[in-house]
Amino acid sequence: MSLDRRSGCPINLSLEVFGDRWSLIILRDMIFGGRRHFRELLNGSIEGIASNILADRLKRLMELGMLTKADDPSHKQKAIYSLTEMAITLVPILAHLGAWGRVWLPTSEELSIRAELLEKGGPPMWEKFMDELRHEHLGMALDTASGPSVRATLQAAYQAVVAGKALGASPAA
Amino acid sequence: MSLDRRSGCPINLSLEVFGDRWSLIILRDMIFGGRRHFRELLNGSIEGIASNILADRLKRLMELGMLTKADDPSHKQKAIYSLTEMAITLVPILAHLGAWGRVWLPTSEELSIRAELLEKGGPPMWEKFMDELRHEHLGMALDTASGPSVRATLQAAYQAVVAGKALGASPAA
DNA sequence: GCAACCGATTGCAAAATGCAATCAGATTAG
DNA sequence: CTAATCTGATTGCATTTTGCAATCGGTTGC
Repeated sequence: MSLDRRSGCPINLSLEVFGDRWSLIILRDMIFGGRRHFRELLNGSIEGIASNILADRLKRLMELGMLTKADDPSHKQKAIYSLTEMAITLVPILAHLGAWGRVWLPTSEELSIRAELLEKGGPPMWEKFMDELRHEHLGMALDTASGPSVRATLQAAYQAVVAGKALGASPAA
Repeated sequence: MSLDRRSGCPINLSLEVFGDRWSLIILRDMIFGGRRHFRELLNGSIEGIASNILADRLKRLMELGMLTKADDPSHKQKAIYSLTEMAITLVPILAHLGAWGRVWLPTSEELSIRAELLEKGGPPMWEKFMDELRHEHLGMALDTASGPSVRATLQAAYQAVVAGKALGASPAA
């Protein structure tokens, strides 16, 4: 993945940042999955990224200013990755992307429930989520009234669908 | 570009549709640039796509249901490409993408004025634009009160910036 | 006729990707 | 203390994708 600029068009430049098959997947897992470590990203996501590609993309996203890396205080060789404000502001784009994909593409029910909820929540929910991410990754104070975190809400909905499916699909029990 | 599915996640599936360096650029030029022919897309955009890649992507976008192809009645060997509803509904995503890129990436002023206008216009402007695109590409009747077309508005703003730059940059005239 | 143009296709070198094996250092279990 | 395990990567290699230039057969305007 090169960093050269083909043109100053905003859409083109955005595509040069995450117009590949992995960068946005990594950011998705960090944002919605809460993953912060190399291994979590390597083994955690459904799609199965190769370790060299992951290392390359993490490096690239850091160079682009979307991620920062720090030592994990609890483990000397563990690195912890954090989202920058630049990456956090992708939340509305990811929400739109999920909403579009849910309409037009053959998404699976359990994986699209989160997109559906995020779409229904609209900009207010996105703002709350971004605020939570700023707290989590940038150490900023939370300024919206809390309640359950957006990520927890999305995760609970996902679990509910999975559980429902398991029940419905259980063979004549 | 393969069509295999890594997972049913909406974001992943969306990425598999236009998570490459060219598909969205082509759609951008069709949507905002009004380009309908192979040659227009080949020579028209700033980024300079190779003809084999363009042919491949057009074919792929047709297979995915984002484009249709028809004979141009005026020229027997000319093909005219049309956006489908699936592609037209990308307008909000492109608007968000442009807005994000304008904030975080080194965009050029003349190329980002359109993104700025589209952002300021918000969902109402996007709806009007999508309606115009449906008229243009799907032959549907326009149902919003007209005035100048959104594309014309964006284009005029672009021209104004270019003209302004030419004046400002003219050497001691 | 004939040059210019139409939407592609071909050949080829360079780059990116996927995959498995492996690395050195840090931690943990016995 | 020692061996096994876990950390974030790196290496080598085969496959796929890309970028680039040249070219194709057919169509159009002159």
